[in-house]
Amino acid sequence: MAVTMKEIAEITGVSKATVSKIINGRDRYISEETRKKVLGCITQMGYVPNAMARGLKVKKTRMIGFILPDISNPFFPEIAKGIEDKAKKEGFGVVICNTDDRAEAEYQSFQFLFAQQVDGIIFTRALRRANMDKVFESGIPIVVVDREVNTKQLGFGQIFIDTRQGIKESTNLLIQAGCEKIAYISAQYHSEYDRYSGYVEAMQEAGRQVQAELVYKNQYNVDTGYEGINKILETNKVDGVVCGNDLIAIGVIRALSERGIKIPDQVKIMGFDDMYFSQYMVPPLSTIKQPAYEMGAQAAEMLIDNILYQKPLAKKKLNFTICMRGTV
Amino acid sequence: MAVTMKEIAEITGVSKATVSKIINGRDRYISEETRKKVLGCITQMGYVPNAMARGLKVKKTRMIGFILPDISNPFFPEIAKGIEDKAKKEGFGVVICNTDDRAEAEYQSFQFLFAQQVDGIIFTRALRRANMDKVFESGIPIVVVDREVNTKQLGFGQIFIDTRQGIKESTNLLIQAGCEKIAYISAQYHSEYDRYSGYVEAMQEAGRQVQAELVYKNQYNVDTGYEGINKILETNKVDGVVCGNDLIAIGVIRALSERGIKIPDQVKIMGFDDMYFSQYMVPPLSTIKQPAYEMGAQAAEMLIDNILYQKPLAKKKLNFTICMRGTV
DNA sequence: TTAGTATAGGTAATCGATTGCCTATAAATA
DNA sequence: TATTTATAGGCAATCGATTACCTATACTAA
Repeated sequence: MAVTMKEIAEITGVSKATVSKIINGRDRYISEETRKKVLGCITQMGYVPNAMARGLKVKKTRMIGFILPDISNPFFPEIAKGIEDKAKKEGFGVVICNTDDRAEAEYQSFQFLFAQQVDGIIFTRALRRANMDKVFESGIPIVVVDREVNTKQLGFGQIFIDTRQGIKESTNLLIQAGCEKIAYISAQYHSEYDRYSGYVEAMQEAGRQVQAELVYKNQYNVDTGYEGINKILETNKVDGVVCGNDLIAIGVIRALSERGIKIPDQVKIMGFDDMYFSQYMVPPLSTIKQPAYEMGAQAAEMLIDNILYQKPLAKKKLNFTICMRGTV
Repeated sequence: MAVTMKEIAEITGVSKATVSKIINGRDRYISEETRKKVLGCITQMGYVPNAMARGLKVKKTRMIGFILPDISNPFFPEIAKGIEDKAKKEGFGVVICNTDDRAEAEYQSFQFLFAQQVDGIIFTRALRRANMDKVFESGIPIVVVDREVNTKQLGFGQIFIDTRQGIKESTNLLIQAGCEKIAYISAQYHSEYDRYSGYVEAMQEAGRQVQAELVYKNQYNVDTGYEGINKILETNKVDGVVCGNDLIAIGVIRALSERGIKIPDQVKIMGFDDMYFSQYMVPPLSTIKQPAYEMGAQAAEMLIDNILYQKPLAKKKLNFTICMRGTV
């Protein structure tokens, strides 16, 4: 169906080799005349080289994969944008795989990306250690974004922020603001561990006790915030809420406003991530900003530098920022 | 680097053909013994068939492309999710290309997807007619999502809602709610035309005049809403705002709340799209809901049915829903 | 006994682009 | 004039999987 290199060669009366050389800029020994003729034919026929055939031969596809847990959580598209922008600049395409936070889908995504022979993979939210080792053995460069992975396994890169410290400061901010009963609402994934320990540490260092009934964990979405705070308020009073991400905070704000509870006067709220419209919430959300776009961009840069120039993959820590706005 | 079919064949002492047949289920004339042996070797070696080699030979890649204008607008990830879910069910992968609403990037995305030999493409936000024709000539099945494309060109599918009617009803709702001075804030893309005419029609049918100084168009994002309403309020008073999408509405709400203007008492606001957390805004946003997930799912279904069973691509109109919440 | 057929699996061409190596001419140098 | 060398471009193997077609054996039916 599509035009092939062979056809271009036949029409212009040269060999496939010549066409290939022209396309790939190995045209040192190609006359200007043939070059023009071939290039003209290519645009005229709308010829686009078959990336599969090329990939098969040169074993480089100029594609990188990005595995994310939930594309409807705006934090991840922001990372994706960072990745895409960087990738596009280097002539790489990005294949995005959504896993819905299911380990099985994560595994399938890897299989799929391997099959597609992507040159590298960026992924967020780690599998359990066991599965990860298997994946890292594949030899394909991998950069993990969004959390520190504790594994001896080397040979993969990391872009992360200290989420434990982030949540710790978030909690401290609430403590300093005078909150007495501070709830914690978040998700329950593997990646949650760091966050929760930040909360626990902050509480303990302030001499507070962590009360199980003030903790609710489900998923990183709005519903969790909404359900969580309602559940907690059934049996408890709170005057501060540490949220595992901004979506949860939105749910909390919604539930509180339905109950006529004033924010931040009666209850103070800290989010996490800083989705780009969190600042536009009413009241604007106080949160810990993860530099999502930057994380994506740096991950892509590290990965592509490794693919193209064998620069080693590294561990790179980016800083979070505290954004105090209207909810604390 | 990666294990190949040839290696599997050598290890198990059969031919490549046999391995291939087993993988693809053409194992009618394969003994249970060999089948087990080969399958065992495959899992043990972690063999994943090279999708490029297969794609090159069978001219089917089981990949579809999705071109979207702005991945950080939550409306599109929602569509993407609908596409992905459907696609995954049928064993298709999805390549997402973000264009930042730049026509050039849109064109490049098509080129890229052609090169990748995707089996079909779903895209939102149309190029100008001229460029589209070129693309449709490629022979690859295409489904356009999100707006009606007026072109004689056949052979591509459409999933759309009547955005003109949607905005018209949105405007009428404001008129019925007693608004006298109704502003319109939206984007200025090609795809905007329908929306704006909905506003104009509603105004005219109600005997109102469209005042240019109450109209602001820039982009479908929060900033546009924020800037737009502030600009308008410099010289005018308004008591109703029709927004081109929910992000714009969020920006408007923010700006108004900064000015201490009460919503909906002093100004009423209608959004458009219904992003999944719009209902959680404070006050919850009244909006016209586009069934984003459903649009994605149906687009993918139509496309895959065409790819797999040559079912013709059709024009399909989905219905919007009016969601009256707290801003009108 | 022999032709026919079901079973099991192998051979080799093919998909489209790349690339090391070869040929042929022209120009430069000895 | 003879020999390099630069220029221009072609040949054919190759990447990994698929598949039409072929071979060989075992079993059936006539």
